Amino acid sequence: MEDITCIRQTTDIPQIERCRDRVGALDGSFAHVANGLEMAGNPVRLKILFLLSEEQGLCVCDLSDILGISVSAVSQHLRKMKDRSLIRAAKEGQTIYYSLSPEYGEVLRPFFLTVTESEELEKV
Amino acid sequence: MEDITCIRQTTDIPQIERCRDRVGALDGSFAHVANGLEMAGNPVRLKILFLLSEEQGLCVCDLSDILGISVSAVSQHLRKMKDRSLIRAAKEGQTIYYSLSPEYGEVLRPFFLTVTESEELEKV
DNA sequence: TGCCTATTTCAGCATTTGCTTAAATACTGA
DNA sequence: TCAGTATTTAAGCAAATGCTGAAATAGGCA
Repeated sequence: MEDITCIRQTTDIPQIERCRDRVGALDGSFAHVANGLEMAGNPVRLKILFLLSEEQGLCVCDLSDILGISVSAVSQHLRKMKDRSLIRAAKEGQTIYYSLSPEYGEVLRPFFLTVTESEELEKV
Repeated sequence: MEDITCIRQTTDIPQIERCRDRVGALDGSFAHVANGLEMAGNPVRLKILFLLSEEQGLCVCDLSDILGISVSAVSQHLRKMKDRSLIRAAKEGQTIYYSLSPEYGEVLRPFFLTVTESEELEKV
């Protein structure tokens, strides 16, 4: 147990210790959730996730054309998201089609709604 | 309008152009939402947001003690989140207490639930 | 006034990120 | 088999991130 350096008179020591224990116990869980959120926290990846939620049958090459960045860059983003199981790959002939994994689709829906809401606002 | 480099026979050109227009029109909105998600995508900041959602009356110094990083590091995280209005500051005497802004509290609730769910799992 | 205390800002750093180009894989179909 | 296509991986680089320790700022209180 480390020292408490916060020495103001009103410091609530039990509160600090309680919080420290609680956050410490959930440490792995925070890392896991943050890891997922980090993926959606990049504008390019957020666009990819959004596109996969709206369209079927998009491959690396399509996404590269849509987003205006290299195929390689898209592939690297897709790999990260696949590793963290935000998306899935399905091979069909030579091309690999990506799709949003259902659980993340559910979690991300409110954020996609926020994005599209601005469509209305921008019309004004 | 840039060229389409995806030249496989089955490429759905109208789909690509439609997506490009759609994503292009919402570009600023994606940037904004990603900007917020990026904040919660860092484990230290996610912990701070979680703590602010569960506890009242936490200052920089408390958070530093709880998380085991320097006051300076916490302050820099808080500033980022305040700039993006995820959190609010309220001065009381000499100390500044931080709190989660209500709208983000709402948005983040499901993620906090995911974090605390692991408490149950780890008991097994 | 002047000393504390709480907090922020600055400077510097090691690490990570995201991109590009080029090379490597993997697979298809003539 | 082999040329062509789709995709991934590797190497390298500029920029961003997150931390530390020190200095600066701001305000409270004797």
